[in-house]
Amino acid sequence: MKFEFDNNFPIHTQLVNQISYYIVNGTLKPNDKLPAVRELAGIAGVNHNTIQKALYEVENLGLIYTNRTNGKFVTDNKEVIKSIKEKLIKERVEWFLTEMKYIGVSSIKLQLKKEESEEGENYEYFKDK
Amino acid sequence: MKFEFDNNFPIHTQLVNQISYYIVNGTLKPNDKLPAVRELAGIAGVNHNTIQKALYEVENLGLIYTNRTNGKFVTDNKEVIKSIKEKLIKERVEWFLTEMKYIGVSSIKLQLKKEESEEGENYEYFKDK
Amino acid sequence: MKFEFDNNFPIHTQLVNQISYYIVNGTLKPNDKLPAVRELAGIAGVNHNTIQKALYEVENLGLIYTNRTNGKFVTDNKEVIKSIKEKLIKERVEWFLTEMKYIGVSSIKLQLKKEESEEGENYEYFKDK
Amino acid sequence: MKFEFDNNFPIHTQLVNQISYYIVNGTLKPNDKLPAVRELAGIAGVNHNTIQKALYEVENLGLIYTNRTNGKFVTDNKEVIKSIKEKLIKERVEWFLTEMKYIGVSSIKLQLKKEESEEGENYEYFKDK
DNA sequence: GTGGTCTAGACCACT
DNA sequence: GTGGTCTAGACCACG
Repeated sequence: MKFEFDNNFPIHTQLVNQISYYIVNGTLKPNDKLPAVRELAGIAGVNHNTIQKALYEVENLGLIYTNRTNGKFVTDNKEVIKSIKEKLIKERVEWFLTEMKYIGVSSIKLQLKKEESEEGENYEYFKDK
Repeated sequence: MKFEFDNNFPIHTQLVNQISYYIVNGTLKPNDKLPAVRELAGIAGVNHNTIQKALYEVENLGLIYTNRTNGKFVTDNKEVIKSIKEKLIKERVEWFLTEMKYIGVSSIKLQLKKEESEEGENYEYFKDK
Repeated sequence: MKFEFDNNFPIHTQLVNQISYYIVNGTLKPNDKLPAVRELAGIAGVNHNTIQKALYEVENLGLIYTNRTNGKFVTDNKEVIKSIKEKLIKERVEWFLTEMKYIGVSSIKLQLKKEESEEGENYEYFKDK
Repeated sequence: MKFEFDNNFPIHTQLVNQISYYIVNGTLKPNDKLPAVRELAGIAGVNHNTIQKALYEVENLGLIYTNRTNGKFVTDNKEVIKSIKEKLIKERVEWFLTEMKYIGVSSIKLQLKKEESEEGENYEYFKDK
């Protein structure tokens, strides 16, 4: 588990994304215990309050839950994980297509294929002038 | 000409992008005169200092030049416009592919085709596990 | 006997309340023996220290007493039980009316009627602008 | 505008409630500018970060919005304000009725009447054994 | 002057 | 040792 930051954006936002990625891509599995807040702070090289803020938002998303005094855990609700994964993908795909349209790329073929192990169809986007 | 903002990010950055888009997608053509700073401020509904700052950055990119007494104009250097367009596309494509990888989308086929009217090859990306 | 917790508040406080409720509402009657601490811990799914601490507070309230070798029992002092019940009700009614006032509900009629089996008057609250 | 705190609960939670109350009860009206974060901190006698955290949550509720560098304002969406008001009332009414049930108050008549100036029916609760 | 972010460090509650 | 809260103080971006 490691984190990389781009200094142009708030660190806590990037933490929210990167932690979410670890969950939706399966690196962190349902009911896995997250490292302690202060340990994560050490790993990421940031203050524990910054981690706290990020995890608070991840919890609001529904990806993790807090067990008072025991730690924080990945939700065991796979539906939530799946739907957040779709949401993350959708947001980024739409952002990308919108930017491309603005820049003046008129024809885009985009096909995403999910992990073989997962059920469900592929995403397919085709945009022509 | 109009602008849309996401209140969560610096407005001047969004302005730089959106003005650049108008130039690389051909809405503003080489040697076109840009609206006066205060007019742009009105259109965008922001402080004229913010416009000023954004235009300064766009000028640094090489997309516009200032004619002290007459206003600001789109560069007539088509090579610069083209290379900035490529750069904008490249940045966004790379950002997009990186994010998808993190999220756990293993297979992506992406094909971009430029405006018919332009010379130059198409972009093609293919990433598989 | 069962317990439900809201993970956002101290569990031991919630335990004090819920155990008190079982006594004032008659589920646990005077001189009834409480389940052993470790048994309660099992039922509630919490650490036995947490139960211990909660019972200590309930004992301070006067609702239970400890018979060192035999366990903990509900007090047989019905006056104490009654007065604690009144106190619990009063606190909650006042909290409720205060909140409603802040929210801007100007007129509240509230009438509480005790269990038929109990002696004593009813509570009645009437608050108008 | 003033704030009162009960030391048994997190200050920022109480701030969220009290600020929400000021909005739903009409003390702060749609599009009113809130005092600056650091000014509020002074009024409430707490650190500006604590205010920040509270306002962030109030914003998530939809009651206020942030205008970058200009300040924070009450939403002009009266529907949101109204629905949050209902939500706040509902939560508190339900909490109250639940507590009363646990305590063993079998019969409760509760009637809330909204501000005369507002349209809409009254709330009425009647719970009997 | 406005909000936003981050750090360092402290203290508390709970188990 | 876990998370949660709060303070003090600093620095930044924006307009």
